[in-house]
Amino acid sequence: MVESMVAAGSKSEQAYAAIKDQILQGLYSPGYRLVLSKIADGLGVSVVPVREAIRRLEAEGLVKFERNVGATVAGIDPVEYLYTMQTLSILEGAATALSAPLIGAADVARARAVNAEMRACLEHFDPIRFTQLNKDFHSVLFEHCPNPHILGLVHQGWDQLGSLRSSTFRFVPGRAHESVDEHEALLRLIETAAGAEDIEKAARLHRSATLDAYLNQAKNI
Amino acid sequence: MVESMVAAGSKSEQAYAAIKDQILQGLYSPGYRLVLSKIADGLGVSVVPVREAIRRLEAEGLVKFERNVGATVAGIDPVEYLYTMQTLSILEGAATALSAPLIGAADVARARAVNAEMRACLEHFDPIRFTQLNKDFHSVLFEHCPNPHILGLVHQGWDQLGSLRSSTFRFVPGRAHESVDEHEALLRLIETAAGAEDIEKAARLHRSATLDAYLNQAKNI
DNA sequence: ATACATGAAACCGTATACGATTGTTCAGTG
DNA sequence: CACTGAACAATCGTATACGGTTTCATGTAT
Repeated sequence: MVESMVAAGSKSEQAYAAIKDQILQGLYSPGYRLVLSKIADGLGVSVVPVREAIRRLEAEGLVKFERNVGATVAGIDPVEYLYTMQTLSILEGAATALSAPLIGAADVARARAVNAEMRACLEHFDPIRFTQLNKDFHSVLFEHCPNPHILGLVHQGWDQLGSLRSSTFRFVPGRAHESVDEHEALLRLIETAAGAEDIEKAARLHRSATLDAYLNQAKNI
Repeated sequence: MVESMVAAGSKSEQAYAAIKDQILQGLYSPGYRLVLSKIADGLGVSVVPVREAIRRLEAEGLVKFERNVGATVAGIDPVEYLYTMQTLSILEGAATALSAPLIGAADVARARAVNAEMRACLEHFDPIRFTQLNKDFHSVLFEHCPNPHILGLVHQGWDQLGSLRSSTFRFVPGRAHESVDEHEALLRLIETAAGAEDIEKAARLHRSATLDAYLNQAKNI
């Protein structure tokens, strides 16, 4: 029982957790230069564990690393956005379908409450808050996925998208309305224990539609 | 133009490539203890870059790492096998469907040739060779996938499965026959430019069927 | 004979140090 | 004034060194 009880195991894990946390919180914005020695000083460790942490974050796609140059917080250009959203549509669709049989009435109620907040949010539209709620909503749906590989990949995808503090909805506010409606439809499917195939398709299309909305918007500029 | 022209950039990358290669070739079998200092000596570098390489391989699921104990080549227990196969069924199905429109007649011919070899292989059944051909066949189908994220995940999945030098077919030889037939059906779908949905479903089911065959086999023991 | 304590050996984790690479600034020249 | 090139600063990459943890073997007590 050490007084401070850092609890985190190795220093590289501490560093990993600390940096990841700061990136996900948006304290470092995309493109921010992650200088190893600075981070090491900030955490009170040497650079070696920091390097390991950075490489792990790189593998997760949260950090971009360039040899002999350094690490930067991974932004997300339109092309990457497309790839990530498409991948996520597939994985999250599957995760939601696999998760569906394990979603209880309480979960559905919770999701519905979140969706109600989202609907309320539509009036004085706040893209950041809406995006956060959107994530909360979907988390309820896929979090019970019994396959940890798939679940992990879904989390990874969301984290990568997280660098956009406010998602597509900022650029395509109209999509927000549809999204809320589709959420309710998705909940109905789950409540009525619809077939896995239907749920998967609905969940996937829900996300693809957001992507398409973005692409159309981008095209018209 | 250095005489040796190692070509590989940093030593950690060299180490990464070397270790990965040896694992995929099966020189290290699952459970093999990867001692950092030994590997470092073997490659003529220090342990620091080797650590980085190992951590990268860990992130890819090829190596299991235990704190203060060390790294071992990741085996694959039945549960992991299930997870990996399920994930791969989803991702490879999608990759194949996305790839389909880009698959030319030459590719189809190549795939068909491989499948012919597989069929020939059925007589004097050699599970290892059959498994290798199976990978070759599917590679042709998904390699054109335009989404690098999905493609990367598919590769990763195959690599993880690679520790089983011979796959399910060893345990369920009957599955090999069906598999070859399904391959031909898949090629027909691609040739006739069937809908993406149909191709995806066929590719996914093809893999799920292999998994199911394995599960039934395991149950009956 | 079994269980437990003790010690040593193997190995991992991290700090420090130094060489290597990159990007930048500033003087010199056309 | 624009451009080239060389010195400089910042930062990365890796080797080495040492302290800490785990594991295993040995010996002792019950």
